[in-house]
Amino acid sequence: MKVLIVDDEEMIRGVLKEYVEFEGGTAYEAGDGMEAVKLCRENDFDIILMDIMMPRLDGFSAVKEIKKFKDIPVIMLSARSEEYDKLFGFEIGVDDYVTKPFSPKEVMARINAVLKRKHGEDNNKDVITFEGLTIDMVGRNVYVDGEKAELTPKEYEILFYFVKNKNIALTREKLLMDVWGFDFYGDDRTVDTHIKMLRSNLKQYRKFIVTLRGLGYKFEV
Amino acid sequence: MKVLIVDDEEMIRGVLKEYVEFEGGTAYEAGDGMEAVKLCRENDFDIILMDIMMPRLDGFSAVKEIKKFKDIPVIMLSARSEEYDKLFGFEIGVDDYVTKPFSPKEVMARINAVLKRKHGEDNNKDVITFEGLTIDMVGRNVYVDGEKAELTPKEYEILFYFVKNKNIALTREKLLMDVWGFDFYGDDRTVDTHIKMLRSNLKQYRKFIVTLRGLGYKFEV
DNA sequence: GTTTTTTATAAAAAATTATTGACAAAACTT
DNA sequence: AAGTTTTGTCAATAATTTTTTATAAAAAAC
Repeated sequence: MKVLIVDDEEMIRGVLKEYVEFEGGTAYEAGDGMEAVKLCRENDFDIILMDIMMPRLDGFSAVKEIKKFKDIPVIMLSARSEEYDKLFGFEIGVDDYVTKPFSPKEVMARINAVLKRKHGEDNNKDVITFEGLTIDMVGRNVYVDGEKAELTPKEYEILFYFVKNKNIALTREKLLMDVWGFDFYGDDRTVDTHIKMLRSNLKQYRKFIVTLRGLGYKFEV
Repeated sequence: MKVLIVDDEEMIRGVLKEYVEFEGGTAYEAGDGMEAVKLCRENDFDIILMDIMMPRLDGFSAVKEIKKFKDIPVIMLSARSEEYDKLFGFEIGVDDYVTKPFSPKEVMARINAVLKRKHGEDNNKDVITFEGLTIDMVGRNVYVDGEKAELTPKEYEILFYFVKNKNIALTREKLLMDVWGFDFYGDDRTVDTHIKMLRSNLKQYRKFIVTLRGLGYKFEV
């Protein structure tokens, strides 16, 4: 279990790190949001403990940035206990929230709870539904409002890839690399054409596929 | 297909019931969690549609209680769409989640998707029938509309493997690996040829074997 | 407000994939 | 050992999918 601890107070980082390691995990540290984002680009953490008030880049902004390219569970740490912060935090995809002062034990319990939840979620991922769009990756079926959608192989693969990387910005290059394979030497516009077909097959749920101008696409739910 | 619909609003129960019966199922109703638990003790339902906010006993508590003595697939219906609720729902063994307002068609698609997968679990049966196709895995007999079908050994093996993995997308490689064995170094087209023979022997029930272009085959019922 | 860049769409061309039948090889039967 | 059945290979064909290309539309930049 790799935990990234982001806080500008070294003492707090130290205490949390000690507890994480006591439970058999590995702790990584960042002193501010900027550092946290950088570390997340380079590493795959299982969970992030993120303070809110920090120099250079605050916790909320850092989480927002990280969520653009990776889907990692986040627990916010904060001195402020206002309800407003809490809600705002949940809105950007935060999984839990702890207000300072906290007991390290409490934080550990929450880490375990969040991870367990995420894990259980992954295992149940046979059938996923977003509004009226049902995607069965094992049976290779996609339903649009109960009606079966007939997709071509590439369309299935793109959609499944989108779902597995939902809410993450994907460049055409990344899509080509991961869906087509490293040995594809075709045009970038190929992606566009397949996106067009997929959108038309998803009918009204084409809205989930958003165009990121100058970048690529994102499956946003 | 026996479906238990649990919701305190009679109108919602009515609409869902109508759709379930339209698709050939039987719908049972409960107005709150208490009733639902009671009905589950007395009957064997195939799936439960459970509202969350209800008088007397809420949906989550009801599911928790029911899961203590019976393992039935559950789809939650809820007016609240907060992510937190969703996760909490999955933690107690909920199979899917629909937020109100929903279209009944959408709910039916999810019921079908969940049941197909769950149905695959009662694979320990030795004799199984799909419409007019009866497969006796112990006696090594296959009947097409009562008529005994003479299959070759490989054809039996493929069919049995299909049945044991029904509604699951299977690649040719997986079929070769599991039916032929890891030490088979032949052509991919070999699978196609045997599928051809099996299909022709299954007569009209060849429809159960669907081709997944670019992937392989699936036995879909 | 015009130009440039980027994306969407449609249709044609190219490439891929599944189906099928014919046949050879292997494995049983008698 | 010859005959029979089963299994695996291959290639032609048919069907479908993917990619390219051309053009239109939209967004961003100037």
